[in-house]
Amino acid sequence: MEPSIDAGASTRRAPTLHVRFSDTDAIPFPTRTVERGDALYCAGEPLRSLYTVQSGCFKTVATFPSSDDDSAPHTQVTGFHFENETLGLDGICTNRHESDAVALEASVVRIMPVGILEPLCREYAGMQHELLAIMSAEIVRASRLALMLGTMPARERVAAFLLDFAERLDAGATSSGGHPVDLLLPMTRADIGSYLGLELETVSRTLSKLQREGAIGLNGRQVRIVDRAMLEHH
Amino acid sequence: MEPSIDAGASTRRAPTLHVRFSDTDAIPFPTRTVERGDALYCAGEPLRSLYTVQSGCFKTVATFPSSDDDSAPHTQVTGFHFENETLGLDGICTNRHESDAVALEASVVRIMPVGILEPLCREYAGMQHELLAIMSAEIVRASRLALMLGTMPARERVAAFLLDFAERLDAGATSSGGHPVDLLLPMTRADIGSYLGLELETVSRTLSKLQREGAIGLNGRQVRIVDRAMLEHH
DNA sequence: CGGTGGATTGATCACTATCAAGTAGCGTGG
DNA sequence: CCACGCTACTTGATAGTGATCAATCCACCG
Repeated sequence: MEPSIDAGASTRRAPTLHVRFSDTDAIPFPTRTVERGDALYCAGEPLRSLYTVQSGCFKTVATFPSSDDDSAPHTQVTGFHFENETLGLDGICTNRHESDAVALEASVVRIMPVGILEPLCREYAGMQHELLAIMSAEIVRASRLALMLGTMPARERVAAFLLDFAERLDAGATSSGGHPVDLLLPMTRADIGSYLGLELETVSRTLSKLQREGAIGLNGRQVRIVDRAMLEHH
Repeated sequence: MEPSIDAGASTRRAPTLHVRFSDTDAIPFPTRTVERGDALYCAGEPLRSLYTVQSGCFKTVATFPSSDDDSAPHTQVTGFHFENETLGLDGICTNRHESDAVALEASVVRIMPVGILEPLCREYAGMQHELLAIMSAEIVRASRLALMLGTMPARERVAAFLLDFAERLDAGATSSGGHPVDLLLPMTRADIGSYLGLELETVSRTLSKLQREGAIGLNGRQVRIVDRAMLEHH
């Protein structure tokens, strides 16, 4: 009954947490393909299902009506979601999606209808606990994003973003030892900036500076992490 | 089985959502009193229970190790929690509390051990759904905080904070019509600033400016919302 | 009655937004 | 095949917002 005590040891290090859902692997949920740039769902739509990314990558975009009615509403990328991460959790409270989910590349998701998921969780304690844990991790992830936006300067935000990204893709490979890690960012500078609360020019400038200092290699969306310590400290 | 469709209509307006848990009212969970300034729990402690505020007010404080080892770690108030709101949800994923919860005034909480709560939710569909909804609302709340920190200037952040605060206390009274609303802020300017990603001087300056413009009345921690429209727009 | 923590206000500075220009990659269509 | 237009990215110059440093005031309390 008691969940394993050390469950958090490996997940607490990252600036943002993964959100995974392994127990449902055995269940033959249907899948859906989403083309690059298309929305998996949009804010305001009734919540029918949760989705787990099987392949590809999504961004979730939150919109908030501007205090000034006539001007553009506030909008921000609130997360990037890769393989095995679960989407749609923010919609359970209102029974409607609270954000848009847009594919950054051609992607496939597993569809888990909420009407099926909840009874399943009532039957299987492990699955219930895992769903709760996933939602809790999403709370922590969002809180850490807020912390980042509230306390860190641009350079640290970009560095943290790169490290988090590397760590999430790394999951399984050499997590820390191997020095050079190559990333291929699926999102634009504007997406990164929106996520980090920065303008795209600031993101670009900061990346260039990190390159000049030798912390990373940079070629458009290809990023090589050369000196991890340089990103972590200083 | 299907939760009510319009559940979100009334909760989607606010910059931050309440987190309540009504189904457990009937169950005689024990309570605990926490003095002003004392911690209900601290980050890293094993998660034993969730807590619902019965009276009083808490702040939750998240800490993140600074990228620079020798300098102070990043720390931020990630939420304020009033009556009927639930604390500790961020700890489920790691089985340890991810933040500190500190009482802003003498407070009483209801203690709900997780080892009891999860089986209960497996038995009662309504309770399970409500727990999921509460956690989902917390995700939305944290995401909106991130959105606020990422996109809004100081003035809007402070205005949104005041409006949210008023709305949460108002719950039940005249929600929108009544013009003058009096608030007594339980937290310091530093707390507000930490929550909003601003320095305490900026919070103070912004409040003073809102007073000069006639949007609010101000006397230390007493705030009177004079012109709600002025806070909402412009 | 001094002391302490909280709040206000002022002066200055740094960081990042903004505006602007120019480059590079890429798919489309002449 | 190349010209075109589009989007993404980079880099520079300038301005603005909020941080920082500092002084003062105030209320509460031992």
